[in-house]
Amino acid sequence: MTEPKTPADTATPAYDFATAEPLWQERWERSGVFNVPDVPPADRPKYYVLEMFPYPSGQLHMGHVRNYTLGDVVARYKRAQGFSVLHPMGWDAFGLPAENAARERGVHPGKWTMDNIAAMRTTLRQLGFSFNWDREIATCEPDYYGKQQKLFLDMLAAGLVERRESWVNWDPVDNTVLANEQVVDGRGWRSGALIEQKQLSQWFLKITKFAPQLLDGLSHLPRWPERVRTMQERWIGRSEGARVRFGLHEPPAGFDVDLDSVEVFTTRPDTLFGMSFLAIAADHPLAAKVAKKNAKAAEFIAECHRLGTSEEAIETAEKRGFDTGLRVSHPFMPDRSFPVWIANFVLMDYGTGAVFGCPCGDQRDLDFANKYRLPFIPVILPPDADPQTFTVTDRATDGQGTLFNSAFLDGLDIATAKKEAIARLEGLGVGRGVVNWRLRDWGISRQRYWGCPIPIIHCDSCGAVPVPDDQLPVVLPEDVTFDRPGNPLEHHPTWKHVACPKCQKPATRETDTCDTFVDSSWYFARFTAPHAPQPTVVAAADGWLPVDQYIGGIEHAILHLLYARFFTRAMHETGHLNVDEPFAGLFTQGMVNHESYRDADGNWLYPDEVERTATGATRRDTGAPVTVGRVEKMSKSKRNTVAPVTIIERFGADTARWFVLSDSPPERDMEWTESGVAGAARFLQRLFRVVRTVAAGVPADAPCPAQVAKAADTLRRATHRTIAAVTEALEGFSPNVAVARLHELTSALADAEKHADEDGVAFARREAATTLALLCAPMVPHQAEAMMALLDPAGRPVVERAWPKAEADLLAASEVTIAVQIMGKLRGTVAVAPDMPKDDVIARAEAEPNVARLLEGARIVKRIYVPGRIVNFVVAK
RNA sequence: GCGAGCUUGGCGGAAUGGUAGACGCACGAGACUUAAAAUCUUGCGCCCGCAACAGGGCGUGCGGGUUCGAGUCCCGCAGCUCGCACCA
Repeated sequence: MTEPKTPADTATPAYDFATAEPLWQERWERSGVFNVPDVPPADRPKYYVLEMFPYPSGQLHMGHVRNYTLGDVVARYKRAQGFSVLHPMGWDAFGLPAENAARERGVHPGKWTMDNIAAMRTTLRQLGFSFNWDREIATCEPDYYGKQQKLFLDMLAAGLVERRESWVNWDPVDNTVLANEQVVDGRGWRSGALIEQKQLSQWFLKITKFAPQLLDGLSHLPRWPERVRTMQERWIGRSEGARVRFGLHEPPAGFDVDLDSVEVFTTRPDTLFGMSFLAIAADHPLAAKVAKKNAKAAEFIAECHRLGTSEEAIETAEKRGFDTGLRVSHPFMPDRSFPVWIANFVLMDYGTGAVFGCPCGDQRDLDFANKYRLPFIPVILPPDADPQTFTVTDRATDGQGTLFNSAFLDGLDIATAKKEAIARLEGLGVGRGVVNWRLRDWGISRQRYWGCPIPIIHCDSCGAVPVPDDQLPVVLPEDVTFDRPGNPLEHHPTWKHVACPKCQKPATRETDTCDTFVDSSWYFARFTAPHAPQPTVVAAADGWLPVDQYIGGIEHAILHLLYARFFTRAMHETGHLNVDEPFAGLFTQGMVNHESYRDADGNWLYPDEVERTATGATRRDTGAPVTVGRVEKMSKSKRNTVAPVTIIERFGADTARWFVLSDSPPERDMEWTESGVAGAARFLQRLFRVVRTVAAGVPADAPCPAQVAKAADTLRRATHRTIAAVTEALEGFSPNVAVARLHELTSALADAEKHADEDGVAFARREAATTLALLCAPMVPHQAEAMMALLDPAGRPVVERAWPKAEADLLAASEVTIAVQIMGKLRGTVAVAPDMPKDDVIARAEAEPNVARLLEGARIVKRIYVPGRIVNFVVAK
């Protein structure tokens, strides 16, 4: 077997990470230095750092390493700054993969999950993260999900939960409900069966009740990325318009329609006079009534349903419709009537599920009208268009214009016409101005075993009865089987059969469990008092929340973050805490990418199997050529993954941490490269050697004389400028810049060795070495401790030391280089003392040989001096 | 279609309107070594120029503008990436 040659195993390393890392991890753990009380201490400011907790898939991946390293840098830095830091970790432990494992391999979801957690916890501990491990929670534990059941019941009592019928994707082979992403091209991802839309009774959390607050709250989250706020804003989707009722004419013979009107939502009530038709969704109640008597309508609706689930179909589907034969009258023109169509482009989920078609102002309506040859007239006249000749053929009018062909709206601009139309509608009692929201209530019912049971008992006499508090938690049964399709809870012989809490008659438990997004909607609050008998302890939750810095992937920009924001408000309303926004600061980190490799037969190869050469790559075992593919997200299918455990074994945790922080800014994607890791390991060894040289060769009590040699002064200034620069970089979430500055100070310290015997250099070297240990500690905490232990064997560990402070009078360089420009072009530089008066600097600049040469014979009309930076001469020709 | 972001050497990237390319990777040269690894020194945007030392021109996707001075600010364009998308 050919092991790759690495610096760590081919040379005797100065620093033995394999021994040092476990040692320091154990010391930190034993001293409990990262533990904080449930209620934050009053003597220090609090800081809550949280990284999105992982799904326990079994193996920690590099994305996790990057995420948790970033969080750990913040946590350790803030601790050193004197904050009381809450930095917990847990497991998002419910979910489908565990059930899939059960079906495929016969292992119980609980055992599979707990084994995975154990494996991943080991890796997390090896990485040396400063977690308060006493607070670890797993959402699949009854202690957690039981509290979640309590929250559910409190929300039910507060009117924030509702049970109602809803459409779901139904897999008729697996007998189960599928999430949208499990439906591929209209078929179940597992069974391949054609998916049906089916109505089921489902539990809903009424997130729409908070739609205005969830929208307004976004403007008070300045420390969130702009794009996440924008995405949420659009998801919530506030729009102003009107609801308009269209009276339904007497249906032709044979119809069974007991409705007298159809309500429509529109943002363009101003264009009512341009109406051409009325269109309803395939799921609209009126459509169902029509279908009862009309087989062709029923066929059309069924077709719409089949297309409904495939995204591709939606994208490419042309506008299609079915004329019901019904007609409605126009609110402003009672003598005119318009046809009612069922149209595939009208969504039941949005507005009222019905629209009025105005072809001149809406492209979809225009396409539809043209296809079915429905007549219409234009009502919006673009600026500069002639009302006599203006027509709309295949391009709808968007943007500005004035109303025409519109009776009392003629001549008005669009905004005024909207107001006027709404006023008239309200006057006639056939419509009103409304605010419509895109946001839908959150259906949380899942027909699954491995989730939090919804704590409800269904009784024939009493209906849906909440499980009483003293019977919580409703615990999942252990003895379940996955040998047939459907929900194991449903099949369990005894679990669901209970007495009704109200009337004691035989009743059945709700067998649906919660969407796993519920579990992650409040874990940040549970972390503040993870062992409390209630879901939260208000003093703890209020004391620690909001999370000061939340860190995770952009993929959760909408759902998770919106649900958590909703849950926080709902918990506020039910008395579990007193804050509204869970996350004051949000940081979304980029992905970890890697080159991908394929052999001649097109098989993907792991990076370990590949040897990079100057020209390309070859197989490590056979030497056969390898095609180097794109740099893309690490994924098992492309085999372009690097396992954190392997890196920890070969290079140590600190090298892995250092590398994911170097080079790329954290919000961007980074490329994992073998040479980059080696470079990181190389630097850390060098850093250690440089510091060790100081620890071994420079007396610890070296004095700082009043007069020091230039080398000492230079090094001291470098040290203090580095303190300022690293502090600024970490405050600004730029660990890559902090890394660069630490490289520089390390080089400066190594250079100073040449001047070891000069006045004050010993002191300056000690100071620089100690500072390096402190500044690198958030990034490479183990090595920082090891270096500090050499420098100050009797002193306290780094985790108990404060962040260094830069001395103001050492921040400026002792000598500054001034760029000298003529007309903005660089022509030379001069070195001056930073406090040299302006006129002297300019005189020096003018005397610089090359500058003087070029200024000869020219008339200087202006001399600009930016202190410490540049001199610029403006000359006349 | 709508929205957001990005575009700087061979590569990742740095840069309060003030010396563009810090720092790293890769690569080249040298020292040490029997040799290699490791380590150390050193070079490295492109072009012209010079024996050498100097110098000079062009350069941050493209085109304009503001300014003594623009990677940075403004206007327009292109390309790439991501998100949303029949939302009435």
